[in-house]
Amino acid sequence: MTLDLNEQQQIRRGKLDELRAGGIEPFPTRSERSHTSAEALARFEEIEEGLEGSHDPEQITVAGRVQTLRDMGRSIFSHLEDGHGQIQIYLRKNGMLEGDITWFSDYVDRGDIIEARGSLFRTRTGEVTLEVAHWTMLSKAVSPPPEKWHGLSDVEERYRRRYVDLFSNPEVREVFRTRTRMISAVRAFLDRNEFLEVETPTLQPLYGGALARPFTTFHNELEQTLYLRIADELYLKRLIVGGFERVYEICKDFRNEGVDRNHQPEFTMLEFYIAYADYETVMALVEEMVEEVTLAVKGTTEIEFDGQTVDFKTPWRRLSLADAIFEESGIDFNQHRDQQELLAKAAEAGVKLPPDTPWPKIVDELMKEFVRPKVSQPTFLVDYPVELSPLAKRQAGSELTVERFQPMAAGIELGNGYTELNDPFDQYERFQAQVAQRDAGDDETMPIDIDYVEALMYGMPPTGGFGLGIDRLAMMLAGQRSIREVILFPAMRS
RNA sequence: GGCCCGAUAGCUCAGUGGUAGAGCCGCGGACUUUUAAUCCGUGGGUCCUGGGUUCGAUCCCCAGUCGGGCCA
Repeated sequence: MTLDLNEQQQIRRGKLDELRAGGIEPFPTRSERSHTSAEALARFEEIEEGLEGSHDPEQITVAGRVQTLRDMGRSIFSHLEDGHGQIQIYLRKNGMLEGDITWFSDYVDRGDIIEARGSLFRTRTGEVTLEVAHWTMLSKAVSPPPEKWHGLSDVEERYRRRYVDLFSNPEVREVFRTRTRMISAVRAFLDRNEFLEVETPTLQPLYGGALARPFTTFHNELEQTLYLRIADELYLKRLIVGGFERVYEICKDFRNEGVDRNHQPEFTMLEFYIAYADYETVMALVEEMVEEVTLAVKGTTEIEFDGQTVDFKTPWRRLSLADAIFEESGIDFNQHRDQQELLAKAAEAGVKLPPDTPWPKIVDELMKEFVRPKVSQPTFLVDYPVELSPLAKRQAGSELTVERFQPMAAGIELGNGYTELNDPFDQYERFQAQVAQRDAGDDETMPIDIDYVEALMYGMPPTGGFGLGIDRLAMMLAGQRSIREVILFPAMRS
């Protein structure tokens, strides 16, 4: 690889070389910054009254990226941007130390990172500004930044050069601040509710806990195939067997599947488990958590997403999957337990599926087709067919339905939770049913995890659990319709 | 996997079967309180890649690459 510089880069490179030739290091080791932009502005607001229109008697040093440059020959205005905001600086030929003004106009470009020492004052137009006595180059930018008012807008370039996207598009920085505040609020909620945050394996000898294709890798010394986790569920429940009553983990999961605006191969999941609890307890906690997190991040429980106003205020609606599908499509899947029969019903309702589509998958498709797009306000869809949920416990007295829920809002699935299956023999049979489904052509099934069944044989208390798509919730709270907009470096073909 | 859309200067975008356009940007100049500073002059291109049609293709056709959207 060679570094080919375009015309503008060559000119900046030339300035860099000239600075060095003049004895000025364009990438010095350290900065002498005394104030962030925000601190400088706050300082001036504080002392302004006593100044009676004159300059701050003390000199301070600010630093940042040159965002604007208004060169008027004997005076120059510029805005420096740091991680806390912006501050305007003002250079006046008479006010400068000897030689500095020449250096500035000749060698400073937009995008350079510089620091400036001087005194604060308020300009005629009312902006708090640093009048510069001396400035220093901190890092010469060889590549010019994007246009100043459109920023970088080409989405491909924005994702591939996220650093440029971030420094030139303030609203993008805000999206990721929102995401981080959201995760902090989730942690605060769980920590306060006495959950133990834990770490379980990313590299797993057997994948499980979800229906998805895994990434496969190989450990040379162990001489064994390992999988990147598609979920951490089975490990967290082993910890419940181990005696922890409330555990959670926020981690990356990996699924070797399609990429679209709701899916990325690498995404962030929250899972938590509560011993001596069932899915009712969990739902109550989930709605409380999301309400609190939204309030913490947005200052209100209402958000705008995809043209809808969604209010996360508790309590959320509960709606059984069977009722929801029946209401929207007229199909009662419990009356059509036969695969071909349900397939025909689906076709009648306008949903064409391959003839070998497994029965549980047809139910899932009916939900996605008829129910999900209609769910605007936060809703728990509850009580799923057992075939869709091999790790969930049956409802008392029911052979067909498990205690499972999915929270949805604005047509998006936010997560998945259930009363955990703790009968080792039932669990073993469910795993076997998965194998049978795989043999029948379903390519999204779980392998048998005997070690997990053995863990259950030591006894797991009644437990409720939940998994939340962190990226999905971040999308909603940041008002972004694509998951790529809430992942700093989304997967891209190279 | 199928269909549709896009790719032109560092950035944001126009445009055309016959020497490639604007604004920002850069460079040179004027300007000592500007806010997308202003004014004068000027520079910058593998028009995504490879084939084809044509006297001539950035443009039309075919294939591909990357990105986006819709569908499965």
